[in-house]
Amino acid sequence: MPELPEVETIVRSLAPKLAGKRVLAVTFFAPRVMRGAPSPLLAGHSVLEVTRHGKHILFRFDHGTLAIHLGMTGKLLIDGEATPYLRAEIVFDGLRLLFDDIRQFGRMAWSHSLPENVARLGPDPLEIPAAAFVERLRGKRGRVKALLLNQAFLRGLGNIYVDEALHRAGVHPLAVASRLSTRRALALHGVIVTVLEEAIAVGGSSISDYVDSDGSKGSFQERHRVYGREGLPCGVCGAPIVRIVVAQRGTHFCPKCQRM
DNA sequence: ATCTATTCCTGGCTGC
DNA sequence: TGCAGCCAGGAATAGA
Repeated sequence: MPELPEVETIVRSLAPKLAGKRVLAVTFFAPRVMRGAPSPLLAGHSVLEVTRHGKHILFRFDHGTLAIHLGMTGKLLIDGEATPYLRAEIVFDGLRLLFDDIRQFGRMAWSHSLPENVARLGPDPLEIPAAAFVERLRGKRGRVKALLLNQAFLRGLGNIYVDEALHRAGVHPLAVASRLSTRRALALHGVIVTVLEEAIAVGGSSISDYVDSDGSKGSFQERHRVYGREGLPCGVCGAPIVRIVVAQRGTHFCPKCQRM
């Protein structure tokens, strides 16, 4: 499931290959991908740049922006082999970009400026200054896990990295955000940055289908300390990792290291 | 403002 | 071996 580090990895592998390339043709094999919106007219236009915005991949053209969200199982593959799950194809001058997505949670959005669902996202966790993060947290009365998953609060974190960051910060997932001390909030900001940077450095986490645009897997799953480790010993204190459900998401934490 | 439940989807798992 | 039933979950949406 691509979160910020996986999307960053994909963008880094796509950008040098696609920047400046001209689109020859676009085909949608699954109308669902565009969620009913009319298909963008891209043929003849060139990609100016490929960037990441939260978990979205933005293809900027001279006449608008195509935003791609990979959902749970979406992949963007350059010159990959067609599968039964091929949902869209963009043919460029010299190469083909395939959008493959088993579960079809992925989506594309087109806008002559910036798609609305992309424009309304919160700040990037790697860009927001620590003090601004602490200030943003203040007054939020929801559970910290739910808040960090909320893309309008902070864009790019998903279930894996929220669980991993909370463990590193020693913060219980059910803790009320506004009740975190400034010291804890600062610590949380710090570990969010380091866990994301560490994951980006090793190509993200490949726990199910995730691969980058060359089909390469990441290895950060080998460094997960809580995610997917229910019942296994905490690497810090040895207590068994517990799994509960918070905000309809499987939530993994150490009951000893992460107290309320 | 914040919460919960529901919908989308399908491979992979469990249990019989 | 086969098959039914359930699970995972990001985001949009509805309703409390």
